Amino acid sequence: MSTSERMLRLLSLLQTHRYWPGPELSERLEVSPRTLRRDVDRLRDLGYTVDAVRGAAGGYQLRAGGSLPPLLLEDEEAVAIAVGLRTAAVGAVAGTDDRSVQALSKVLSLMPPRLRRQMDAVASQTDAPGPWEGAPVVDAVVLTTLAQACRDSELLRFDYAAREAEVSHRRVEPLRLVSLGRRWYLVAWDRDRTDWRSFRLDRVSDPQPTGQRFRPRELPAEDALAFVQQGIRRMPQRHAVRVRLAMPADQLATQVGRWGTVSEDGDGCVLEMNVDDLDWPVMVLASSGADFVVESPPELAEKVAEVGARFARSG
Amino acid sequence: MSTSERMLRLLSLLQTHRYWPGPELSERLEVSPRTLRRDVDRLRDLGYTVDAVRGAAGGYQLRAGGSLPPLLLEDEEAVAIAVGLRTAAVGAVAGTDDRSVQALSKVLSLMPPRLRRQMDAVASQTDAPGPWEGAPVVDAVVLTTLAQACRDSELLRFDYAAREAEVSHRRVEPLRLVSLGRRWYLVAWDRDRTDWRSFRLDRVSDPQPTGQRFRPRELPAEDALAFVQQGIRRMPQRHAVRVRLAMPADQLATQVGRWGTVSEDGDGCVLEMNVDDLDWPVMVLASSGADFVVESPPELAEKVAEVGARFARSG
DNA sequence: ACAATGCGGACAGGAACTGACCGCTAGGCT
DNA sequence: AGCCTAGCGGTCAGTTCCTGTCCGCATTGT
Repeated sequence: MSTSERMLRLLSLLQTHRYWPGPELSERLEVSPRTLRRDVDRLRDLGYTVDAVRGAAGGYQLRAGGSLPPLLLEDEEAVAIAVGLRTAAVGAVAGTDDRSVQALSKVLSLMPPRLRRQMDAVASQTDAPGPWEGAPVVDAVVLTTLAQACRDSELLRFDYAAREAEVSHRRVEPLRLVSLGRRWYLVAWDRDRTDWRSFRLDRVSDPQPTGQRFRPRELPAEDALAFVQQGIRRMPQRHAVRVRLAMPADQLATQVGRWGTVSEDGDGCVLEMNVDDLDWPVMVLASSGADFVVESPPELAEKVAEVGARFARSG
Repeated sequence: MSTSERMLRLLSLLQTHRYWPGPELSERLEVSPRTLRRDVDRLRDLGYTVDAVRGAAGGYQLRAGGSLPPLLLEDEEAVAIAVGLRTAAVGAVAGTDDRSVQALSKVLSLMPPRLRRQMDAVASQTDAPGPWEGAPVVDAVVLTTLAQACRDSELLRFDYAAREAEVSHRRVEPLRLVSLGRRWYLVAWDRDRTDWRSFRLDRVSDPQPTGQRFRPRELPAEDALAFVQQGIRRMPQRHAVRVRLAMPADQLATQVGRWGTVSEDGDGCVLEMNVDDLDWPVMVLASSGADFVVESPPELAEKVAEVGARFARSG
C-alpha cells in the first residue's frame, strides 16, 4: 500500500470511530507503530487536528480543527447527504439554495451510479412534500447538471415543456440558476431563438451537457434574478394576502415564521403574505384560533367562505 | 510539498472545476507535467476515475467511478451539507434518519468552530418549519453528540427537562437513538436511577461525553424502537383520525402523500392518519375542497366546528 | 510500581519519487 | 496537409523520503 493510500485510509479510520488505540491502527494499516506515529504527524502537518491520549487506554482522535479534512464517506452516508441536500435545495430552504446546489452537484457528479440509484429510490419514498404543496418537483440530476453547465459555461441541450405547448428541444448557453419562491429557473441564451429566456426547471427534462464551451454574453438586466422577476411579472399573479386578526402579533408571528410578516394593529394584528397557493394562508387562519377579517385578496375571502360553509355542513 | 499533500490538492482541484488543462495543474502543483501524469495515474490506482481528453484544448476530469473519492469541501459547501442534513434528520425525512444523523455527526465533529457558528446562523434563519408544526426542535449538536456517544459506548452526562418537572442532571449509558414520528428519543441506562429510560431529545440540553467507556448492557426489549413504543403507549395518546370524504381516493392520496392512508369507500373515500397535532388533518380537509364527515376523534369534529364557525363569522 | 501507551531522536537500508529525455497518438487550427 | 498542443508511457540516474528498529522519556490507569 502506498503512502498516500495509507494516509487516506488512516483519515477514514479516524473518521469512523471516536478513539483508536495506536496499536490497532498500526495493525490495520500494516505498518509499525513508529510509522503510524509518523503518519499522524504528517496529518498534523497537513493542518488536521489529531488529539492523542497518552497512558494506558490512550489513543488517537480526529478533532475539529482549523480546516475541514477530506470527508471519507460510506455509501449510506453519501446517499443521506445527497438526499438531504436535494430536499434542502429543492425545498428551497431560504438562503442556502446556491450553496446546496453547488455541494449537491459536487457530490452527485462523483457518486457512483449505484449510489445515485439508491438516492433516487430513497428520494422517491421521501418526497411527498405533503398537502400544502402542488409540488413543482425538480429533479436533482437536472438541477446539478444545469448548475455545472452554468459554472463551466458549457453549451447545453434539453427538452422543454413550455406551458400548454408540446415539448420542444433547446440549445442554450446557460448563464445562471435562480431560485425564486419555491421554484428554480435557468437564465440562458437560446441559440435557436437568439434571445434570452428563463426556463422553469421542473419543465426541463433530459439535459445534456455537450462539452462545448462558449464565451458568456452580457445579460440585458441588472442580474439574473432581476431578469427572471421581469419575466414573471407578466405571468399569472401571486396573491398578496392581507388579513386582520384579533390576536397578539407575537403569538401569530411564531406560527407564521418566515412565511409572512406580522405587524401590530391596535388590539390585534395584521398578517401579510405573498403566496401562489391560497391553501397556505387558509391553514394559518385555521390554526390561529382567532377571529379575523380578510382584507385581500377577494379569492381568499371566497375560499374562507367556502371552507367555512363546508366545515359547518360536516357537523 | 509532500506527495500525499499534493495528491489531496490535486483531488481538490479536480473537484472544483470540470476540466483542467494538464499544464495548469502541473504549474499549480509545482511539479513537472510528467509527475502530474504519474499523480493522475496514482489516483486511478486508488480507484478514482479520471478522464483525460487528448489533443489541443484537452485536459483532465474527475468522473463518477466505482467509489466515492474523498470529498474536499469549501466552507460554504460544508455549511450547506450540514444544514441540509440537519433538516433532513430533524425534520424526519422517513427512511434516512439514521444515516443522516451518522453523516451529520461525521461532518459536524470535523467542522471547525467558525463553520459551526455559520451553520447555526443559517439554520436559525432557516428553521421556522411553518405553521403546521409545534416544532419539537432538536439541536443538531445534541443529536450528533448523542449519536456518537451511542456509537462509541461512551458514558454521557446531560440535563433533562422531564415533563412539568424541573431540570435534572443525568448520567447515562447511551444505547441507541430512535426516531419515531417527528421525534427523537435516546434509549439509555440511567446510572443514578439504575434502570432503562427513554429520553426525548428536544428535552435534552448540554450533553457532555465523558470519554469514559462502558460495556453495553442488554436491553429488556426486542429492540430500542420497541422499548420506546412501550413507553409511549402510556403517554398522552396521539389522535387516530378517521374521516369520510366525498371525493375520489386517488385524488386525495396525492394531496396527503405519505402522511396518511386513503382507501376507497363507495363513491368517496376514507382518510386515516395518526397525528399529534390536529391542525394537520384540518388543513388537509380545508384544501380537499370536498364535503366530509369526521368519524373520529371527537376533538377533530369540535375543531372543525370551531373553524367552520369562525370562518363563517369572518364573512 | 508496573504495564501500556504515546513521543521523538538516530541510523541504515531500501523503496519510491522526480525530472529529463524520448517517441508515440490524438485532436484542433491555419 | 502540416503544425501545434496535449496526453501517454518507457527509461534512467540522482535524490529524496520512507520504513523498521533501536533507544530513552513522559504520562496515565491499574
